[in-house]
Amino acid sequence: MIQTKEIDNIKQEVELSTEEKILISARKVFTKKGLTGARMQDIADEAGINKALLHYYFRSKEKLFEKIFEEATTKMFAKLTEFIDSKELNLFEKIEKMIENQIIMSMENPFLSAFVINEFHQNAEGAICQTIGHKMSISKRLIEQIQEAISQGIIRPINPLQLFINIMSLSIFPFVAKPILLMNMNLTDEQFALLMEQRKRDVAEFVIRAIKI
Amino acid sequence: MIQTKEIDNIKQEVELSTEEKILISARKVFTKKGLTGARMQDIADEAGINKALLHYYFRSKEKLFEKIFEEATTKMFAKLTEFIDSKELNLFEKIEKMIENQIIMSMENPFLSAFVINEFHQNAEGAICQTIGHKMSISKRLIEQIQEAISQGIIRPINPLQLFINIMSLSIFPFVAKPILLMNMNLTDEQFALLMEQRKRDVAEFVIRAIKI
DNA sequence: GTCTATAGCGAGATAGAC
DNA sequence: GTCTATCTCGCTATAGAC
Repeated sequence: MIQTKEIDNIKQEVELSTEEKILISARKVFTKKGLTGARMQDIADEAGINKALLHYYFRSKEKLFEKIFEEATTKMFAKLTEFIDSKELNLFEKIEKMIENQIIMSMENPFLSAFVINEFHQNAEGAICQTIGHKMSISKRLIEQIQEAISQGIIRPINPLQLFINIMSLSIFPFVAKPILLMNMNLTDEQFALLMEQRKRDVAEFVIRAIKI
Repeated sequence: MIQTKEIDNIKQEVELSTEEKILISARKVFTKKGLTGARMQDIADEAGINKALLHYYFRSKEKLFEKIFEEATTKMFAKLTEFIDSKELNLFEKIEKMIENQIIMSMENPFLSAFVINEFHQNAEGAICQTIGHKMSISKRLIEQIQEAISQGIIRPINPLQLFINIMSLSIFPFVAKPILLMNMNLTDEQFALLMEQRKRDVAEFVIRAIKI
């Protein structure tokens, strides 16, 4: 629709197209403040451009939000789904990869999980969540793999759904609840980062100890 | 300031004072939609009264929100803090109680955790969060208890903060991410409730297996 | 205390010059 | 494509009758 790619390639790499600048700013503002909390003015200021340009490129706040939200859900679950569906990894390897990947993703995108979870929470029946929700679903493959491991006596009996929920909880929650945890434990941002670094290894071990026979 | 208590006591118990009706409605609307998403009109409609009355009783949206938010954080952590600080419970009992209590609390107040977490997330530096944040903090008592258990060889070495985060994650996250989990696993509300019922027992066992020597 | 009517302002969206 | 100026509407908040 708007072809700025060609022009940009001629310019210096540091020069971003206006559309890119808007998307970057919108990502920042929407993930931090949510749909209802964000102002178009905030996004324009952040991008160093005028409010009217936002409408020129994306018609409405809703449309811009949809774009950012879809992007966010995709980013949140893309790699995870890969690992969940993998046919090469055994159960323990898969658990390790899921946890490690999810924690790394959250460290790189600190507000992403909280943003997605909150928008789903406030708008679960809304059209946006409905369409996006169908893009992801826990694979039968993982469930079967857990059931196999149980019947083979590799892990103790456990409801596969519970195990899945546990893995997700341990990986994602600390980032979602970060502001409360920081206050609660009286930590600095740096100390928190170190804790999360440690979790990449510790959580997998924790889970595997809990289920291994 | 406004003395309606006396009048209410004379009326039938089913008759609520206007102030109570407002608080009940405000709780429902704010916890579902958040500060920025909620409208005073929504709250008035929910209470079956006029918008102007909200301002008569609580001056402003901010003031009403503060009241609801403070209430919410208190409710979320009140009992938990009791258990954490308890001197009668041994470590395993304490873990069981913390998890069970937190899950029961979330089942009774499905939107509470997500609400509190989200408002902290969007307004962590704000005045409201600052003042409320200081009301709760992880007790040294629990940390020491974990360290003792480690040096006594009752549980394997683990960073006490990580263990605390794990307990909170496993108890709270499922409710915060409920809309996504429902969609992801294709569950009904009833099936979800059963899963959470099961978690009251399973999660404590999961944690204890992970740390017990 | 409770209502109706309305002031006042902020935010999304558009018109039109350049 | 980008800007300034402006329209329009919805929401918080208040004034004032009852």
